[in-house]
Amino acid sequence: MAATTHLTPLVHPERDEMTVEAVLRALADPVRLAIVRQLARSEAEVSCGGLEVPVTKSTLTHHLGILRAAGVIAGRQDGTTRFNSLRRNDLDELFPGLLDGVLAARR
Amino acid sequence: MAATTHLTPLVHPERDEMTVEAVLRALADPVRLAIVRQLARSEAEVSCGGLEVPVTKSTLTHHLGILRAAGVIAGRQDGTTRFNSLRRNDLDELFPGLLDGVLAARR
DNA sequence: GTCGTAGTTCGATGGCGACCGTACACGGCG
DNA sequence: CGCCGTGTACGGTCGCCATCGAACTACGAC
Repeated sequence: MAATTHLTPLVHPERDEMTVEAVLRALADPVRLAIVRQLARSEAEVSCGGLEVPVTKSTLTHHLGILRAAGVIAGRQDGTTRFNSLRRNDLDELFPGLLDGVLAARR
Repeated sequence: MAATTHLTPLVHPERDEMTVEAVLRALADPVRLAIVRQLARSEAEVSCGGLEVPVTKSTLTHHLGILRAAGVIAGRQDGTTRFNSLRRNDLDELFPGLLDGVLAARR
């Protein structure tokens, strides 16, 4: 009983639960910004291992959690791999131009 | 000689010295976000004392310094009062849509 | 000159968050 | 079954930053 899978149920905020503050705080870190840029570049989903970041796996998990909690990315579980994607639609709806402005920045 | 005025010469970054990271970090604080919103609302310049923020003067100085160093605001000295304004043009040029997206957020 | 007002600078403190290593839970494959 | 490979959870450390109070400078008015 209780299907012992205590893998976090992977909860994401609804649109109206997202705040610009949380999004800005999520984007205001070089590692997380790199993650967002990679997700934006490759239009498809990217597994955690497919992300190139200069931190260990546990730290990566930490960053992905923050991005997910802010509503910046969505995660989908498939077997043992977790696929991540940008929540472009929701971000553009709530904060039109914000994501594009960030991505437009020269590296 | 040396015109003893050691009031900080109020240096601002040029456009090509501004980074999206610094801007995001500057915006990712509730107090600073409130400052930016107030500057955006009142199209004119606002003195430090005219800003409504829930912190002491010294902390306000600290926040204005960060916003200025990131290139988000400009400061102009006039007597003992310091007038602040949003660098809309520069921000829109470098990160088109970013500022508008932030300001579009529901409070 | 003497206030009062506007804002900065300095030093100290407290809390949050980025980071790591280790241990653990799953799922797939032999 | 045992073993990898993927990723999470936990505990701990360390550094940065938001915050404050107090002392200070600068300007204007009286």
